[in-house]
Amino acid sequence: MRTVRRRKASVDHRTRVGQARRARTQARIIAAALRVFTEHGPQDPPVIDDFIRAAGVARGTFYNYYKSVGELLEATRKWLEDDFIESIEGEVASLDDPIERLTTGMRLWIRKAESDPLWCSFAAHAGELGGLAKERLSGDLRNGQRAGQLNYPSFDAAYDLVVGSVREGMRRILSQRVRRKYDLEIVQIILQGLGLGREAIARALARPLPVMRRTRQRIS
Amino acid sequence: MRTVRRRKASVDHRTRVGQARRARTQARIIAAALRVFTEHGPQDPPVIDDFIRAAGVARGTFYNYYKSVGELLEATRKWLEDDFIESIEGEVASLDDPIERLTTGMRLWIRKAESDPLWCSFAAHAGELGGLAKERLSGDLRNGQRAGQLNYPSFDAAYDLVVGSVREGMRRILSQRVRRKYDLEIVQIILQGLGLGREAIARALARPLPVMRRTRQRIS
Amino acid sequence: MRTVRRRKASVDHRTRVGQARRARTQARIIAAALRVFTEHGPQDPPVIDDFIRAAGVARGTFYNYYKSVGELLEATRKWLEDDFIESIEGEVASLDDPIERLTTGMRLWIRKAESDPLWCSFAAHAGELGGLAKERLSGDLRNGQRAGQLNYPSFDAAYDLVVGSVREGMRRILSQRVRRKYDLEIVQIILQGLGLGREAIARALARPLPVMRRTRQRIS
Amino acid sequence: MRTVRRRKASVDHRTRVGQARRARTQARIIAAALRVFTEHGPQDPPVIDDFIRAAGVARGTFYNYYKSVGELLEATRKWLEDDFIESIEGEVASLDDPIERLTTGMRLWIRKAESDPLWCSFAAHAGELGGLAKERLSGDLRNGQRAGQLNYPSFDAAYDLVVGSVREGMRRILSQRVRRKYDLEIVQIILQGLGLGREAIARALARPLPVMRRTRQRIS
DNA sequence: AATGAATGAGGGTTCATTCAT
DNA sequence: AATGAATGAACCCTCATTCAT
Repeated sequence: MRTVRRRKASVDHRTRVGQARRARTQARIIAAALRVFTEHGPQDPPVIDDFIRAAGVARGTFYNYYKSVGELLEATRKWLEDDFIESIEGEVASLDDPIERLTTGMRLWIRKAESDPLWCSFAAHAGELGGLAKERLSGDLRNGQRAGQLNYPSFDAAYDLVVGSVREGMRRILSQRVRRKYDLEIVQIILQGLGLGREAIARALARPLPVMRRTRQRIS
Repeated sequence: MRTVRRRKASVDHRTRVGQARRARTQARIIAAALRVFTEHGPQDPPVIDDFIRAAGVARGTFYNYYKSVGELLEATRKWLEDDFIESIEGEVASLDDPIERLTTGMRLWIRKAESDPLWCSFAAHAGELGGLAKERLSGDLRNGQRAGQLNYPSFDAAYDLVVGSVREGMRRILSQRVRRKYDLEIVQIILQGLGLGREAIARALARPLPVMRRTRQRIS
Repeated sequence: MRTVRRRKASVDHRTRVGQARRARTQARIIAAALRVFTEHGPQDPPVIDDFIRAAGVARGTFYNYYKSVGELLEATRKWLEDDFIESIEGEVASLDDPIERLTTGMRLWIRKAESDPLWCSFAAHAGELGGLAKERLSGDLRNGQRAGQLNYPSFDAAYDLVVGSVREGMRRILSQRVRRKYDLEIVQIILQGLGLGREAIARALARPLPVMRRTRQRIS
Repeated sequence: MRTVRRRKASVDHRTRVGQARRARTQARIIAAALRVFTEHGPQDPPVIDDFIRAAGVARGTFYNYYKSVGELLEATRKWLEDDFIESIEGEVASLDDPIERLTTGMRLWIRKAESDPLWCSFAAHAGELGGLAKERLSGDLRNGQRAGQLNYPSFDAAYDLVVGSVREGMRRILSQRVRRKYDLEIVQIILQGLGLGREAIARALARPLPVMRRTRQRIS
């Protein structure tokens, strides 16, 4: 009886230790990947060797976690997105007015891009908007239209205007320093495009922006 | 004397024949490159072998013209851009009013993207707007503002709104069929964003679009 | 505690096994390189493919050890030189008289060239004399002159006479069988050139040559 | 009759013109080859493209004259050797005494090497001594021995001593500037090696060296 | 779970050679 | 005889992937 119990405990312990180790190794790889991806332009894509050297693990270890660079890229992207969404959720969730939500969301997004070049580079090159963000943006656009605040010719055009302008803004941020009020300017022009009235725009932009807590402390 | 003359003539002839052959080969390579680039996504970049097989030339011949895939890509892009600019120049050059110029240019651009997926794919993935297009767009934006027709918070924001929205439109076109009036919608929302008055927008969009002559017959 | 100890032991074991394997592979490559270099004249230089086929390793494996044929050549040369120097060291180190040292060294060198064509081919084509050999030769020449035994117009001329004549001797050995006493003849004429007296030459040549133990058993 | 004669004359004329042209083209290629070979180390061997660019002829033209770089190298070597031999022939041919001939020949050779680095580089890397030079050297060595002036243990050893020491001297000249009297020193030590008496050596070295006329004007 | 030596397919590049004009 | 575009064999090198320990 005692033997069994001991063995069981020891198995549990081994399992727990193994899982912890696994998590730690994975975190090291992702953290290294963040650095590596930053240091490589699109014309000079990183190779697996770069990751294992940066993470200090063996070749084989890499394959225990990811099958390819693409998979690691995806994991890294997801990690970054989750990280950001998590941190913005709290601020926006409490707001009801779609205009307020839109304004706050876009400004935080641009600010994030300005303050975190690595994040910006990832987000700017993503193929499509992540699921959650797309959902929220769509909802806000439709609600704004329904409430008579917004006025645009078609949903697709409105969506493309918002996503395209913000993405172009991120490209600009990647290639040059932008002036301090750039976030306000780009948001203002987008709101104009969406057909929001002049005074409503002024009111929306006058609202102070909540400060975001710092993120990405877990792994660096 | 006759000998000399004959020799000279023969040399000229050789030169002319050689140049013609050279031009033909280059055209074949570019034409093949257009096809090859279309058939490859960004995750599956074409290799030199693809081009020489498509063009039906030898490995070494490729290197007689281009040093790398990148160089060929650049040449192809330039060829396409030149081709389009050439064909649109005539229509837009005759217009004075910046609003008219903007509207016509953007609609032709979107239409081109709709009718020529290959062209769209190239233009959508280009790093930056080509020199000529950038110049014209900037001029029109500034003139429109100066004439009191447009009203935007900053030049950069306006530029990003136009380029970003159109680019996003091209992405959409690449991934799905768009409804017939999409060009009007996206242009309308952009004009709203630039602060053009409601009636001026209506007038601009009512103007009929000049038909463009077909292009790219030289090499395909 | 036991787990830790076991893991550590296993890590050590892995390391040891890996290093042993590495050493073995490297030895195989060098051994193969010796054969390959012999079979190729300077007009028909070997390519990497020759080495990997001879060594029975994969293309990539070669690059894990050497970046180019030149690097491998250097490594092979060094290996051979070290091997020879090691084996001759014992015999010459015990001698004090510079004339004896010179005579013994040169005769052993020529004998080695006669008995080991591969070695001869490497040594004959080396750009310059290896560091150690150069050092010893220079010392002996200067000491002989200082002691009044040798008499030559300049150190450079003496050095060139020795190195040049021996090298030419190696070329001859490579291209034809030489008669048995060739080592004595070439050494005699060199000593004459260095200005050593007739009787001293006779005495030096009369001394029996120590037998050298066989070498290069490690890798072939 | 007249017609025939005229035609014949014209054929002759064409033939003559053709031959002259051929000779001119060949001279251009060799002249260019000299330059090209100089500019390339042994680790970076020249390719046919280098020659045709330097000579300003077409690819095909090269093949009308030489089948490979090796053949061109041989032709160039021969041209240089002929050039030198031609220029030294006059001086040495008039001498009867083998010691004088040897001394003069070797000194002129070393001087040539010092004053013409390109020539030196070719001669130093030649596989074997050219036919004519070998013949003369052999004759002089044998005659000197027969006349009781020289005293060496074997012909082969003597030959190797001379050729090897001079070759080593050329290597030294290629890699560093040598002092002014180097030609005298190397010749002195060689004569010592060949067993020539002290005073005879002094006499031989005291003789003034004939000045050589400049060469290689035809093609550069 | 971690290691890292070995692998070899896959792609890049050069350059001697041919041949129609 | 001269031209030079086209050719493709022969090399070079990288790097994702496997696997015994």
